Amino acid sequence: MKKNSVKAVHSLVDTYPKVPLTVDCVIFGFEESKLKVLLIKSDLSIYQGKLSLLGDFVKNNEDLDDAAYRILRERTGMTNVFLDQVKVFGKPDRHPGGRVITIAYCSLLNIQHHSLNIHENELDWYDYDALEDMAFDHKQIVDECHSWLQKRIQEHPLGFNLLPDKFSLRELQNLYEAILGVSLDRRNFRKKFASMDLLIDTNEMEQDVSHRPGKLYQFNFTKYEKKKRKWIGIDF
Amino acid sequence: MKKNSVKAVHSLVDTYPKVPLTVDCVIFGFEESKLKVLLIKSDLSIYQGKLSLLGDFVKNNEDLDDAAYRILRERTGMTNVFLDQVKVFGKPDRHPGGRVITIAYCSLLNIQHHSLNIHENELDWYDYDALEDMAFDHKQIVDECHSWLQKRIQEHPLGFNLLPDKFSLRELQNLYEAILGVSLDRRNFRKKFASMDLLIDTNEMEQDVSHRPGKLYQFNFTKYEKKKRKWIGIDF
DNA sequence: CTGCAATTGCGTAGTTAGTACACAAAGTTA
DNA sequence: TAACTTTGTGTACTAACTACGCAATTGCAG
Repeated sequence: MKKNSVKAVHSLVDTYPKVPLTVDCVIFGFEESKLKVLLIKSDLSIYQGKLSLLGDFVKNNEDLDDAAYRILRERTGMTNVFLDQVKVFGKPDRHPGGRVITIAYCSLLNIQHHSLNIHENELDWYDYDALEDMAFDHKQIVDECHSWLQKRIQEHPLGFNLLPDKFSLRELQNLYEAILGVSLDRRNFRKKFASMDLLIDTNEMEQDVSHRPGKLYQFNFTKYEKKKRKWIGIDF
Repeated sequence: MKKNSVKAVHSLVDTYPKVPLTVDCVIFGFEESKLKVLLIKSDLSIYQGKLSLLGDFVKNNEDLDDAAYRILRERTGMTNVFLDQVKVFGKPDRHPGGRVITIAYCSLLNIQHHSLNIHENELDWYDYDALEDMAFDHKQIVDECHSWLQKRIQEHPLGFNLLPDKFSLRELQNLYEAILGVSLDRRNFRKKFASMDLLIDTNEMEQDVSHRPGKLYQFNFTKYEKKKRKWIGIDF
């Protein structure tokens, strides 16, 4: 096979099929003990009334991660957020307008930190458990991101990104139960987090609860970052 | 925002930037106690002498997974193989011929089962540990797939796909040590696999070794599939 | 055919992580 | 002040992982 010059490579690349590329963001939040996803109503008439992920085309010279952060920023104003590439979806018929490849990114954010511009296509938080029949293959994408999240949250204490700054152990447990879809033993759950040693006792108590109030904690992000480096060293 | 008809969606999609899309296959093998990767010499003169992954453009109406299997089949003849999507790489300047997005797929295969057509661009197995300075961003892709493999092999006993049908526990341990880059306690390693109960004792012994020969085992694939279903139930 | 080198095969004790489970104290509400 | 809800805590059992040493088998060199 002959070697190709840069110019020849350019023209070679030009002859290959090209496809439009999008990024879709699956943004999980947590409120009222329920796992939520940030969605809009679809633009497309054939998907009238159906829910759709926040997505957009990737620009010509835009890095993929940058595109995901841009979309998140444009829609929510949020900038300091984890955002992870989860999977590519590329079935030839997944988009009614022709072939479009999409890259799913997943993110967790604290609902309290963000006020949404609700007027844009009914952008809002929707219960994950109640989702059905979304536009495109978006239900499948959300489900794959949910599985990814279930796995992820057992390896890293990512849940804190979904909670308010100060939270009770009850809220933390509710979050884990909502994401994992199981119920957990309260004493063992508390013991486990106590042994991780990543919570700071604020010496404050819950307010406005109609029962014995619990202590409020904060997540020790700096300690977590240190531990994470160790874990990665041991190939986590 | 107005709703769009299907026709309007088509023309909308048509206005968005398009990019060529490739699949690159990172195919790991194992031989002589070393982890190997299947690579070719790059076609491109600017990458003269450098190693490159097996890759190709995705066809117009080809599913992404199908493209990966096609490439693997075309290059190695192999069909019954695990093949997993690992990650998308899309930096705007990663390809000298212009923007090209690539999807990395990872696969493990048994070197003994395949004879290679060595003449095509020096297609061959190369030591993973000795790799450096590959074409494009392929070194980064291989490294990400290697991390993926390290993680994966601790969750599922995938290693068997890299070994001959019959293997000694020593070979199995060498494989794990090569992939994980650590040394393991021989007794604990054996105990662990014994407790998994996935090995079949063939009652044969190693031949041609210059020391006490070990027993040869086979992997119990059907039992593994059953177990896997259970694990998945418990959300593994 | 003997001794050396390499490697197999095996078991126990200690530690750590996870699970199951019950009761008293704090606050709210009627 | 009684009933209700929820917090906060400890122990015993089990499962998984770690560290570690010795006798037996084979090939090979002298």
